[in-house]
Amino acid sequence: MGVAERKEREKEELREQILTAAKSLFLKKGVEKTSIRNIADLIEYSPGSIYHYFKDKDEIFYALHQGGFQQLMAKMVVINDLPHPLERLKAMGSIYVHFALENPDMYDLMFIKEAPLDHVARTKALEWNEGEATFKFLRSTLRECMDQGYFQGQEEEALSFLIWSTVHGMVSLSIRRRCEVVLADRQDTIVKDGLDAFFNILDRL
Amino acid sequence: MGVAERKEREKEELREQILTAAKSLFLKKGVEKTSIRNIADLIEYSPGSIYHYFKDKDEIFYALHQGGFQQLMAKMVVINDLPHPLERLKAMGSIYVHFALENPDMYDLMFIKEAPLDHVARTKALEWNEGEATFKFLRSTLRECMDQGYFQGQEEEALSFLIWSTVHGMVSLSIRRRCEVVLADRQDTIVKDGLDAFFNILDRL
DNA sequence: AATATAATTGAACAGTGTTTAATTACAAAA
DNA sequence: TTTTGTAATTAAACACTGTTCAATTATATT
Repeated sequence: MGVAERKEREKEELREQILTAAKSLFLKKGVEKTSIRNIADLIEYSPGSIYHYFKDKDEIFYALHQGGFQQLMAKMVVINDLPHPLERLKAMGSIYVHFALENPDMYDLMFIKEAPLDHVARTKALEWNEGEATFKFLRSTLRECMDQGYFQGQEEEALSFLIWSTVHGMVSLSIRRRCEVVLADRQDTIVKDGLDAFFNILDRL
Repeated sequence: MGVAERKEREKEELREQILTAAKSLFLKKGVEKTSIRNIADLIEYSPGSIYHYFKDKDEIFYALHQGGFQQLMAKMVVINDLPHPLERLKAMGSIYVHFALENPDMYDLMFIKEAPLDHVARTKALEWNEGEATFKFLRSTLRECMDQGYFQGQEEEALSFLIWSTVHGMVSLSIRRRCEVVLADRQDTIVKDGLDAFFNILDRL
């Protein structure tokens, strides 16, 4: 009687195969330049098959995008060892920046590209749990800092957004290559230096 | 004998027509979803014609992208009226953010999309004069602030990058719609509030 | 062995960017 | 005015894209 279960398992396996193939192609050639036919060729199925597992190309994109947040969150948990909330906040920033620079294509998928949130918008905007969880984690850490007297006269939500924006700004300018011309001589250190300057400012507040 | 000049003028006019049509379509439908055939239809020429004026779609994109910087710089010059350098710095931030939110598609072209700098990379990375000029303007303003004793213990270049990243981060998260879910209740004020918090921090340094 | 169901396919549709051979327009020379 | 040469314009073609769908194949149940 376990035949339905086996079929379910096989279906899940092929779904996973599609995602693996799509991921490797997306990260290698970019989302736009990867076609459904490319993915189909790699897993040796016909293009039409893919549409039995995913509604459209965006749904594949979105499924991968979720995995990225799990990766990021997994790296974040180590900060729980740090007793001081401001140290935790800074560690979060470091982890965020390192994740982005080590996985620029995944970061691009998660925070820069427009497709995934068009998908979210279509599915009634209730699905970006991953992004929400990450932001809430930042907010609660900042809350603890403020409870200990840091950042007085500031408002938690706006300041959280500002901090997120700062690290996002640095890595996204770097990933989308706006530093290459403007900061040609220190391309590869500017994000680290910017982050240090940021931590310096946080310490002084 | 002015026939060559007239022909030159007519050629330039058609080039301008293509750019105007492309701009209106890019801003209305997005770059990706605007086809060469769409542009050709709008100016009532054949698709092939366009390739006598522009090497490819990217070259059209890049030509428009240059115009955006001229717009932004034109708005920036008004800050020269402000005598205090820190006020000038903050005014630059406001102008930058307002420009981005009022012309999100143009901002997208200039600072978020990947295409224009791929073009720059191909043309040996020496062409992003526009972006460079804008950044130099920020640096010189920050220099003046530091000369008057602000931001002590910071390094000019890294801090310039950090400031640019902060405003870029806020507007790009907004433009690429990462606030909608995470900050649903104050979507339309969060960038302004974030900017105020930023100015508040700058004042305290 | 026949039937029902689910998975898979290939062909088709309407679109894309780009190239090119052929055509048209038009100023200069005969 | 007619011919010639050149530059602008075009239609057609190429190789692709995402997506749909009728037809086929495979497989489990009766």
